[in-house]
Amino acid sequence: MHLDMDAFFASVEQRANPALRGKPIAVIGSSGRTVVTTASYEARRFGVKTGMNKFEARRLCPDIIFVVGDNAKYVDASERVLAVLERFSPLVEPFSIDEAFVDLTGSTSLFGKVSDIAREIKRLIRDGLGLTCSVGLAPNKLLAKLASGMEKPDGLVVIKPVDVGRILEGLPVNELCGIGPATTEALKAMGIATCGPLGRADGRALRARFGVNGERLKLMGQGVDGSLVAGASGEREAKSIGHSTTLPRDVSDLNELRLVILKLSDMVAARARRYGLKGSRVSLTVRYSDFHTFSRRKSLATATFDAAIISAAATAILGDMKLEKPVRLVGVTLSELSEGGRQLGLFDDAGREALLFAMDRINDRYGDSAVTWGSLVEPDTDDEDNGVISPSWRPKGVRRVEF
DNA sequence: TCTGGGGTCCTAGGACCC
DNA sequence: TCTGGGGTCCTAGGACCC
Repeated sequence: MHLDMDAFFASVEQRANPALRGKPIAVIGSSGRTVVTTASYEARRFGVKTGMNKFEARRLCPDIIFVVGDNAKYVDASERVLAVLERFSPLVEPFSIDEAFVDLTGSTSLFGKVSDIAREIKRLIRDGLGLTCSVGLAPNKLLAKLASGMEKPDGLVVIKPVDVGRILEGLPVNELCGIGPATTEALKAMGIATCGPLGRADGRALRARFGVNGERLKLMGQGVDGSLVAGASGEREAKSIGHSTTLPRDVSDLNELRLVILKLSDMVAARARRYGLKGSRVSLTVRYSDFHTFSRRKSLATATFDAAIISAAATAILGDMKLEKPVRLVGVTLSELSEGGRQLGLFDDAGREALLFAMDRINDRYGDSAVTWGSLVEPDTDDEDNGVISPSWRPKGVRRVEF
């Protein structure tokens, strides 16, 4: 089963505030250059879509109501949804904050037919949370994901093995999860636009063009997918921790960029400590005013969760770059993660780490910037950091993040 | 007042080692 | 008398997902 919440953030806001119900609304971030994170179905009717900027959304739908997103509300709702799913199977794999796969293979002896289970889950979510969702049931994840999107909102679609061929034959390839714009174009150049022909395509030709992925593409065209629902036993470790921000205005001044990098590094480091992880690779991402985006990475001799070290590495990368245009976005990512915990390695500085954890405790208790780095305490850099969480953020599955 | 933010996975090429 | 063949590690960048 694949379950996908309907217009999740927007629906949560409409549930929380009756004045928004039945109205075209869009959940956005707080910064000036924000975009629509989720539009309610009322707004979608006007053509408002995720990723659109406010002006475009307003142009399409003059009566649209913008709501600045509230992460805590979505995290709470997401955890409640997952709790419902976990009543029916131990194998629940969060795919994003508003989607999950559930393996119901072993659930039928306890709970009956899968379609009945799906209906019960939808009922529990509706009654318990006041939210609707769309559910797909199928022999594998690829098809379940496809099915959940076929009758949105409030849908329940079953794809039986016998129907797979008929459903896929004329289906555009980009409807499958995993085939995006670039692959769609490349397939089109080979004369393949729909799944039927993809499933019958020459395996060698696909392999020549797409490498090992070519084999998978052919199988996808046939509706074959052997991947398993990860579930609790296969809980995945986080691979990277990153933050990025689009600046309120484009910036060329290096000192200004260094401050932003320190702030981002601080957020990254704090999160790493909370997860009990250290990372030994630092990446800096830069987006120019013309949207050209690139990144540079640097490996560290030892893994760290210290904002000062992460920031120093990212700043060194910045120093090596020859910036050609004003900068629109900067991002800092920590990867090559390993268990860091509070156990000290041979070369770790115990005093320093105690200080960092003490800062965390103070900030946990008194608010996020109760103690911070001196260079960040300037009148023009204390802006709130309350951008809307990404729908891809995982409440579980990777590791828990508290807000 | 055009175009967010957080991720994963894969590939390709160069450095380096034996 | 042109210049092997493995392997690993590292970096850059792209495709894709929500």
